[in-house]
Amino acid sequence: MNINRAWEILKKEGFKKTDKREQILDIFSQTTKYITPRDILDVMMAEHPGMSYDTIYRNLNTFVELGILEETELTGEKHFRMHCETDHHHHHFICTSCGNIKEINICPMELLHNSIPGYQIENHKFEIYGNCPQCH
Amino acid sequence: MNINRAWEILKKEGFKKTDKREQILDIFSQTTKYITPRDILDVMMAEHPGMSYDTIYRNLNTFVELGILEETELTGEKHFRMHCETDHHHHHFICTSCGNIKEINICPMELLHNSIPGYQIENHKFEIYGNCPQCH
DNA sequence: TTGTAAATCGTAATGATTATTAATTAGAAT
DNA sequence: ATTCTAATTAATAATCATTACGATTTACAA
Repeated sequence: MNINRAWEILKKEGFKKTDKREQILDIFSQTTKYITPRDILDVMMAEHPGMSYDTIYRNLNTFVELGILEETELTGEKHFRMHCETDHHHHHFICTSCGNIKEINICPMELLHNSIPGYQIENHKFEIYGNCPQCH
Repeated sequence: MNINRAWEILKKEGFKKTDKREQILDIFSQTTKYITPRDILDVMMAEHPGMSYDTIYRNLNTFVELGILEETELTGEKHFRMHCETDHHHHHFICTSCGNIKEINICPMELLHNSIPGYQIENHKFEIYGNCPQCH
């Protein structure tokens, strides 16, 4: 997902173009890592000392709802990253050292679907953690 | 995991037998669901009105470290259940209505191991959410 | 340019979890 | 059985992430 696409979505849904949103999207466009609301606050505080947590959380939640960002929980904290542009379903390897992710194009659900009849599957989580080639 | 086995482990590791631990283990032995620290507090408050949150969290963490309980994060909250007795590696279907779990004996990691060379896999999470046959 | 709903700020509230200290208790030693 | 000691607990309070709120500001459409 690039910034232009994100603004297309926001505009279509009637959200306004604010400098805070611009900066948040800018931060996400410059990294492939999962980052925390606090990470974002730290960066934004440099330019806007009176930055509010509320603004960050509110926008992150909006972005997730609109499919602009992806969200996951790592060690009890919310982490966010740009939603992958690839349209095919996939999962992530997440490096616990540097936070970088790698797409995994294997989804175990295909195997699974027929093995638990009577169970209504709504969603699933498949994440692999460890160290990427750069981190060991 | 049954209560006797849990006490074996606790004794072996030098932990004392207290009525609070007994009651916590008792609660877990009576359900197959993932439950929260608050769930436990509510039950225990009935018998011990001066029950402390600290006692629950401390013991839950101890139990997880000793392999007596399993832990997962559901919607931003910690949930616990008895550690499965089956010695083979497996995953869980978790019913988002009643909290019951079903063991899934398919692990996608076998497929995956060779597909991301250079990546050092430390652990993984594979959970399926939805409604069990009783809940739809 | 103006009106208005949306967005933000500043701060406070909430909720989950962890920490602290004094009092209590389990289990070993006497 | 009694005493001793370290483990455990109770009763807070502190911390951390997240959400909520009222007042002010701002984007943008008319």
